[in-house]
Amino acid sequence: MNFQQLRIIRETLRCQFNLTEVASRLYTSQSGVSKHIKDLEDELGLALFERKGKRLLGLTAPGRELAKIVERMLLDAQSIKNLAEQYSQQDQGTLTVATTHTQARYMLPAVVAQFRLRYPKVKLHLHQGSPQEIAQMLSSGEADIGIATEALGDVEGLITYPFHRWHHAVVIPAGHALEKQVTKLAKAGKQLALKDIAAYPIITYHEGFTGRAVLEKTFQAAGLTPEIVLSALDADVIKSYVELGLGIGIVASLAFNPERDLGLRLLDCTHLFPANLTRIAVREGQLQRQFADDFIALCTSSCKD
Amino acid sequence: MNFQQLRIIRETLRCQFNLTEVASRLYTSQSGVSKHIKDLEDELGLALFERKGKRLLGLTAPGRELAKIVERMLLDAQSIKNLAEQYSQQDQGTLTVATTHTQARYMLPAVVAQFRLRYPKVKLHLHQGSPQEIAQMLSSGEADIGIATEALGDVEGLITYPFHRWHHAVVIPAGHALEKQVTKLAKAGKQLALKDIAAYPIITYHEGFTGRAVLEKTFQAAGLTPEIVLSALDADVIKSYVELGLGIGIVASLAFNPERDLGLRLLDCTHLFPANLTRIAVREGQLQRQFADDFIALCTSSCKD
DNA sequence: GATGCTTACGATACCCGTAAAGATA
DNA sequence: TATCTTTACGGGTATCGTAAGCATC
Repeated sequence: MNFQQLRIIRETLRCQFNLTEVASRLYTSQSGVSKHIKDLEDELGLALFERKGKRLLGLTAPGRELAKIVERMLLDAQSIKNLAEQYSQQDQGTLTVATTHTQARYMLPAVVAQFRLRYPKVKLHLHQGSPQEIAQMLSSGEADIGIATEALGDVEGLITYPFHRWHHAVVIPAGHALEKQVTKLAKAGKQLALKDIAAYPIITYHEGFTGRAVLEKTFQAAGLTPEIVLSALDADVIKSYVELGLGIGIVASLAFNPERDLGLRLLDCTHLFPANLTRIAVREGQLQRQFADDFIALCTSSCKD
Repeated sequence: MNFQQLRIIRETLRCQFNLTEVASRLYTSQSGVSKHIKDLEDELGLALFERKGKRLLGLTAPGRELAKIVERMLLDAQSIKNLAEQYSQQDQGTLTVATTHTQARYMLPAVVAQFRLRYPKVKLHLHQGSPQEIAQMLSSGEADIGIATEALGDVEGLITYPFHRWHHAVVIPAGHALEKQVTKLAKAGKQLALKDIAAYPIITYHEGFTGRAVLEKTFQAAGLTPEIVLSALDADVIKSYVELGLGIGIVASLAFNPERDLGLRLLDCTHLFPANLTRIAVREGQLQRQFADDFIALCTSSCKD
């Protein structure tokens, strides 16, 4: 048994049992991959993969057991490498951050700028995905750090830290009826109500993204069922359709930039929607490299929670 | 990084940094051991061991971190091997059971007899030690199964099952004053009291062994401080000194055999001392071979708890 | 001087990649 | 037929053990 065999086992699962792809991903030959699998099976004296003729179709029962252990061992192996970099004060390497569009676009630039000053040689991989994908990438060790507002909190095997709090806000085209309504309410010392918003067709984030769950709950608690005419992955798309007049948008307030979004107006809604807490997550028990720890510190230092 | 290197790291700690001994224990050459350590340090780019000239003295800070991970990985590697034996239905191998004298001598013979019938080819290693040593052997993977009455319950990383309940009893030489006293009490419908026992010099188990803690607590709760004139590891030694008239013995009642211990008498004390629960333990998360699971099943099946 | 670690070096075994053959869709 | 896996084979590399050199106690 050696590490190359274990890597091949793991990669075989990730590649849905296509050994040719495994070989290319591990920068080696198919024949070697095939032989390694055979050798390991021979050594253990049992079949790890279900086969139909020569094709691999899936794992056998013992193969599934083995896969779990292999994943753990390879993560430990990664920890050892991280350990080495940690102590040898290496200021270079690659840091893979899995996050959502919202964070990547509006929150991380400030952090990344600071990070680059401190670690100019570290390559940053920003990987965008859904919160579920982010959690998955963390668990499998493909990403070092995950950042998202949803889904990370309850995942087994991850530990999270608060990153920042933010609120949803309403975005409307300049001159929209709601704009005048808000001005009128303000003169009377009043604020916008949920039902005022729910009266218009709404454009907001996809389900599972960027605090969408919080929106659902808020409207539901108020007995309202807003018409969501369009949902998108990111605020830029949402704002585009708001500009086209398809409806009013609900986005993270930090996604609005008055200097750029000239044709749009932002209506504050801190009194309507509860705060969202974006969290930063890493794998539990995984030793992080110095610069990864520092990246997290840069994120959390700005959060008061 | 390869497994041989990891094994060498682990063994180096176990051998207190004597590489010659490491080599002999791993059936390889000193030179190879030495080179492996050097190679690993070069690969990681840091020193794992404190050195004074050529002698290894201890671990560096990163070395300690690494050692923890290495232990985990090698236990996982063992799990993989166990997995193979589990599924290939192998009825041979070696099962190392770490236990105390009391269990080995009085409780395990019945279990072992059954086990031998089922797995005649399995070599059984019975390793005697203190409960602390047993826990240590389990944690490090040197033993597969541990059995003891003390100490196992609260150890991190172990899971335990109840094995059997038993009581302490008093052993006295035939014709001892307590024998007549018990007969007299019985006629009056009464039973022996704690203070009756505490009146005599006592011979019992060492601290930390075979329910000794329970004895201490019982006497203390009754405000008694018995004079323990001698403590021993096992009931056989205790009984020997009781026969010599040094005092009365307190042993596990199951250690008394009326057919063999002719010059001795056993006084029942179930009303005086609380029951002791002997537990059987294995490492948490470690996959056990079929026959190890069956050994545990044989033990626990007789326990009603 | 005895024990213990490192370096040098030759033999061996292992791992890898190319190429050809066989199997599957 | 195109894709994929296995087997065969040769070159390279890593590992291992012996032996010699050197440091530590």
